[in-house]
Amino acid sequence: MALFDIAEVGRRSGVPASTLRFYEEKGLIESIGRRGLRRTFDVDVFERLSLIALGRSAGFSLEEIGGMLRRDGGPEIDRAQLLMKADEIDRTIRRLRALRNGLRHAAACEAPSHAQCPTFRRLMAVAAERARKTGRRVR
Amino acid sequence: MALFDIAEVGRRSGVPASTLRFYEEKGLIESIGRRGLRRTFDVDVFERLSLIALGRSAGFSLEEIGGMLRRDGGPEIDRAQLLMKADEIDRTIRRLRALRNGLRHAAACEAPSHAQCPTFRRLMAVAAERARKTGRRVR
DNA sequence: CTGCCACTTCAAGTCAACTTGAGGTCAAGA
DNA sequence: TCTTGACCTCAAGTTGACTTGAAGTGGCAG
Repeated sequence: MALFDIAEVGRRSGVPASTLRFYEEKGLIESIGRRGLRRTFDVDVFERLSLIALGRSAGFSLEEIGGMLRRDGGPEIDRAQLLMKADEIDRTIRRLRALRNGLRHAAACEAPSHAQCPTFRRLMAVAAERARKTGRRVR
Repeated sequence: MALFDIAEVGRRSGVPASTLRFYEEKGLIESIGRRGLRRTFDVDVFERLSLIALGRSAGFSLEEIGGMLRRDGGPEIDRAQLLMKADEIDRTIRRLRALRNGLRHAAACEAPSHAQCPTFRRLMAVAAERARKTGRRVR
């Protein structure tokens, strides 16, 4: 008995049924058949869902994830793409560190205005630079 | 000439006028006055925009950024909030670091399929776990 | 003084990733 | 057999962060 209905998949994976239907519609997962009207899923779906969760948490869009998954059944993901994503995360981490330092500094700083504080100003300058160059778009 | 109209702010900051109006509506920035109908901004706005850019690039929502920026209420509460935010960022950084390491590993891993690689599997499991517990949300 | 057009407002549109709701079907337990 | 209610479909709604468009206004070059 390696068949699961949508509620069971939801229960085990934590992914709501509505989302599972949505993912199926998008081609990210598939049900292996129907029992009556009801979808029937194979155990495979759980790995698939884990992969999707991983991709999402790494900042990939569903479309990107779909591209990786559909390439050939198994998760034979493009290594270059992984490295690009890793670099992107590195940059995010650097920005987060700057932001965290800025917040800690702001909380501790005695200066009458943050505008007067050199640490804060440097932080600001870096962020402004990046914003001007890259325009919008995060994640 | 320490006053800028919206187009000038846009030109210098790289932020579209529509976005500036939107930010003002949200209370993230403010114009110092009007010249006729037209908004007039102070130099301060650039620092403000830099902060917003920094926050956005670090993955914060406009609402969260608003919370950090607006020092409404007592200054002590404000500091505590900033520190909490900083701690939160620390946790995010740790998670991202693990993720990045995992991605790099997956890219380098010799296993025939990522599904076979234990490191990758662990990553997937963690992501799935997190998804199950927290429901939605990326970052 | 006039006219242009950059600016204004306000409503609506967009995109991703889902969720919700209305109305319908059917497997299974009483 | 009948009832229940979990599942189905399809359309529309939601949220965040903006963008776009229509219609109006007024600063300023000529």
